[in-house]
Amino acid sequence: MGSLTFQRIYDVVKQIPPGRVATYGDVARMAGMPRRARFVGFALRVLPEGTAVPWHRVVNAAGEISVARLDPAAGAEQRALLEDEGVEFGPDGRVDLQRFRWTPEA
DNA sequence: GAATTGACGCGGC
DNA sequence: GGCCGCGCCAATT
Repeated sequence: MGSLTFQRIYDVVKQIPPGRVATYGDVARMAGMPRRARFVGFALRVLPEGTAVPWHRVVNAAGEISVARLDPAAGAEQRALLEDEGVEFGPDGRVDLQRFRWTPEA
């Protein structure tokens, strides 16, 4: 891992507490890259298995699981993990961001 | 070293 | 709430 860019994103994701979710844009902003929301997804995509990064707590601004588009199986897994932590999903399979969106506590 | 890509965000309609 | 299109920028090829 020579890219500090990815490491910084992983560090932020690790700070997301259980039962809470954050959007790609928020993670990017917390990592110090306001306009690099897409990069957050890129970083998680190359994320090797077995890493201590709670990638499942990262969803898009619509509160939906974006990974399901590339890997439906991973999408189902992500949702299962979140529900296990107490995160509720709407009828459309979207997370209730108004209640579970996590923001850095000043 | 240039072109392409992408787990996104947001303003407009 | 939903669909359309532009913008952003590092990593990959």
